[in-house]
Amino acid sequence: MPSTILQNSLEEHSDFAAQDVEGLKSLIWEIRQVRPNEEIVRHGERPKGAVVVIKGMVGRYQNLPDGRCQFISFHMTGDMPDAQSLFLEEMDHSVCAIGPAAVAIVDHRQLLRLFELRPAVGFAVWRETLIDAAIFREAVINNSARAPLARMAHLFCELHYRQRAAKLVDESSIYFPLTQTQLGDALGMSLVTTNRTIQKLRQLELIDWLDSHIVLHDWKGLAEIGEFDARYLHSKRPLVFPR
Amino acid sequence: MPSTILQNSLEEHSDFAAQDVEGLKSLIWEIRQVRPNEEIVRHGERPKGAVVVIKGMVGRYQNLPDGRCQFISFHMTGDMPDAQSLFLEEMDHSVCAIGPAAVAIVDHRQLLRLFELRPAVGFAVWRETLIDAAIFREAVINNSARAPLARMAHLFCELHYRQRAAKLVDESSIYFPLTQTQLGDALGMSLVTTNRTIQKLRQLELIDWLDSHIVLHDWKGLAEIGEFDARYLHSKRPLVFPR
DNA sequence: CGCTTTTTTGAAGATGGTCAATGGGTGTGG
DNA sequence: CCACACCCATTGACCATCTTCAAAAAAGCG
Repeated sequence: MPSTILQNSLEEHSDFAAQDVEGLKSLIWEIRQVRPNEEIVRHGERPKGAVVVIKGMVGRYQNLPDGRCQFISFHMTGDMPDAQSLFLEEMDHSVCAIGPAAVAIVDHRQLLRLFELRPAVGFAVWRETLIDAAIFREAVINNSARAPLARMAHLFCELHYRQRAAKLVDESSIYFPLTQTQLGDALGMSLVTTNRTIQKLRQLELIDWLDSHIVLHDWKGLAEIGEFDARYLHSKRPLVFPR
Repeated sequence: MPSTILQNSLEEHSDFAAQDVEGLKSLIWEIRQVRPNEEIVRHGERPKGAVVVIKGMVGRYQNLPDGRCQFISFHMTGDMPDAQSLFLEEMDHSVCAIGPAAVAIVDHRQLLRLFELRPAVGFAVWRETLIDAAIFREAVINNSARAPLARMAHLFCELHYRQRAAKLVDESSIYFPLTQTQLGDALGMSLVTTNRTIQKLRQLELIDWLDSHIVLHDWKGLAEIGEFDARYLHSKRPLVFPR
């Protein structure tokens, strides 16, 4: 099951030969259920395996000296949130579950052996880590150069796009189990500003937020406000948004 | 010469067999001199080759809809600022020279063939792109969660550390050919704030800035203000800073 | 039902952005 | 060689925005 999830996710961007798929299927996984807020990998650790998200959402973050927390990215079914640990020994951030989640862990050596045997699999995972980096670049831009409203709109657009591409949600919603505090910690803004920005998006009838789900009433409007241009996500088959 | 520069840079983090080095030496490069501000790769382009910085500094950035510009990262001798283009066809940002610079360009197919032949070379470049991503993560944190003074101090520490690790500068300086406007565009702050923040760092006798060089008077003080912890750069042999 | 967590609101204060003007330095052309 | 133009750095002042502090309301949970 974890292999299939990883395969589907990688095939979103890469093409495999039959033997590549076989190699993936031969991987041995350990499944782990995690509760909201539970740490999956800790800053400073040297993991021996790599994580694939099976269910739910996980976040990467760093604790700051003054007790605050900065979220760096969010990950959903099929993502490998700590793929970099394959080549960078020590974690430079932590990974935790946002809502309740399930992850699968595969031993690094097993994966590396597969990469040598089937370079295409390595290239696919590499590609995945490069898209990861593209998402970070966009986060730098988003959090450095956009005002709160645009910043939040952009994040919602990104998560929706990625979840839709992964076939996890319908055309008008995001699975979003964060608290407002966590959302603020991702966007680099205070809880109060976060709350008021959400209200503004609601007043503009762009979104609703209930029950760990954000409902998008007006994708196009949201994308415009957030200056969202999906090309940085490097989809092989870009999603189209009618209306 | 470009191959040697790339090799030295990669060997900072990875170990090669003799044949790996031979493979690197066999690469054919095209050299290009660039003036300050000259674009090297353009957002939206589909480069057929990858860039290695030979001399000087280059920056990655994106132009924003309102005419501003957000710098994402800076790169020095030995860096591959657009390695992601090996697997992500379309550029999601631009690359330009900061001061006068020289770059070498190597055809993608040539490199990919080498990766299949000598996986260790591919892994080394992969590792390089992962450190790149780690730098982006830190930039997200820096620009989202730190106040101007800390933010600027952190950037200076990072650049100094990387330049020292690459043996490009002495123990107390940074090659820094940016204008204040560009520095502000990197840190997500206005020109005025940028200028006043520099002055504060000067008043605190932490730095001087003249002639495209920043002089560090007090590395430890700067690192403390910037909350700089070099571990995210994943050096194989961490630099030590006396005093 | 009581306790905790999360969301919401109000108000005051700090900080950074914008606007506008000045000065220094460099390069060019007359 | 000087005048002019341009770019970059610097300064002052005002204003908008965001943060902080504080508290209340609402929601979730055992």
